[in-house]
Amino acid sequence: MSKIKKDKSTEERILAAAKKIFVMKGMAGARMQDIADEAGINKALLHYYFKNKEKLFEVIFLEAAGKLFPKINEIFLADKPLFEKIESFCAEYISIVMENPYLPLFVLNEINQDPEYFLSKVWKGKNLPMPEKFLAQIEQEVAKGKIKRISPLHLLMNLISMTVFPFVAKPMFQKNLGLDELQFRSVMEQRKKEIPGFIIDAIKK
Amino acid sequence: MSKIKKDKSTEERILAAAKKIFVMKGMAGARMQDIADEAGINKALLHYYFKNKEKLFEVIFLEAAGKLFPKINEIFLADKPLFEKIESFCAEYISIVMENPYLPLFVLNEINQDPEYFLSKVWKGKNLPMPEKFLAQIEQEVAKGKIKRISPLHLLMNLISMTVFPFVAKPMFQKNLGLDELQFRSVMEQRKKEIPGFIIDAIKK
DNA sequence: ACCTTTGTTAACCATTTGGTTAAAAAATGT
DNA sequence: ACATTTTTTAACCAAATGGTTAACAAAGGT
Repeated sequence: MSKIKKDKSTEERILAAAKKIFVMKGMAGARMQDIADEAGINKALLHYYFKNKEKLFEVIFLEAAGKLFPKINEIFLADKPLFEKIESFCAEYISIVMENPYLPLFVLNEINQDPEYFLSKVWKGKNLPMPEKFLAQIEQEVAKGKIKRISPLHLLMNLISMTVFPFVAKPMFQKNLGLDELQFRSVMEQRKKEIPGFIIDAIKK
Repeated sequence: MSKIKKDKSTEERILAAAKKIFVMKGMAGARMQDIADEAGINKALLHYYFKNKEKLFEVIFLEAAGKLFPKINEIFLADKPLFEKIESFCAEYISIVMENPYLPLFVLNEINQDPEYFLSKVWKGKNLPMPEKFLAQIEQEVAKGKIKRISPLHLLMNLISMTVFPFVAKPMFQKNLGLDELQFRSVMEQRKKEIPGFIIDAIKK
């Protein structure tokens, strides 16, 4: 009755190892040998599966970016009331990132170190964010007198900042505020409600 | 009547070059040769002034951290009304960072890659942040009924997130929202007022 | 059984990179 | 002017690192 536990394939092990090492040390700091060791294989085998470091990095980076950006795009395109959008964005985004708390800093840092690479590889024809609709929606709510006169751009920045930044600054916040792993998770869990509540209090009339 | 323009000393040129390269590429990605080239000197001279890469990095990192953390600590210790504190923090912090927009991501990333180093080098007996007073102040305002019942911890996180994150995600926001350098500066200038206004709207009764 | 393809390894290679050496300039003191 | 100290350089070195080679083992097909 126990399921047959198929060993992770070599490729899967490589990808898991590469993700761990790249996210921990960044593209520049990661060593192919470390990745091979982490995967429990020979370095040559690494190159057998992935031509070179760049190619392997690309796979990892694209997968990471693919976890972070679609959700943001969703909030831009969805057809829901503003408050609902804000609530579901916070909850879903925090849930996703909580499983990989170091992804945002990894991705933002690599974007920063080579914005052109990012632009060409991640947004090559694909779903590049279209914030216009979301911004327009906010403006409409303002026009209808449903919420305070607020700049859509700043509201958007506030929302994303409050949701993502605690992960980016995780080690700092933890040291600074004396939170262990469990407490940090708990705080981020609270934020799923806290952030929407905060925003709504700030913009409702 | 024109002031004598003393050439920057070699050491100053090295520090400026090292800052540029380290902030751009990170500790792991920075090359000593690049720093030497940027400073217009020989690589051996670099080692003449700074024993090794680690030591040079330490100087740059500590200077960068020294620009970012004291201001945060100030808000924790200052003896001012809550709303005033929030306003002055946003304005002053944004002013400081606007001159070095890439410092926060640089520092956060290096902290992330070696939290122990950070702890030992930056907060070795020095002014490590003491958020307790600030958190207590918020609680008092709540108790006095001056502001809404809000979690001090989350308020603090919100404040710092909204202030710092736009710099951390600068390239992303710029691409995403189509902001050139000037527009970005202008938006951040607005945020000096926008963030305090947003927070106050959110917590005032 | 035998051949072909796929997976895996140890040893090796070329380049990059942080760091050193020894000697030449430049500055400083007397 | 001369000796001493400080600054700067070209050449060099050893270790690290990404990547390759060639041979070996395993799997799959016939």
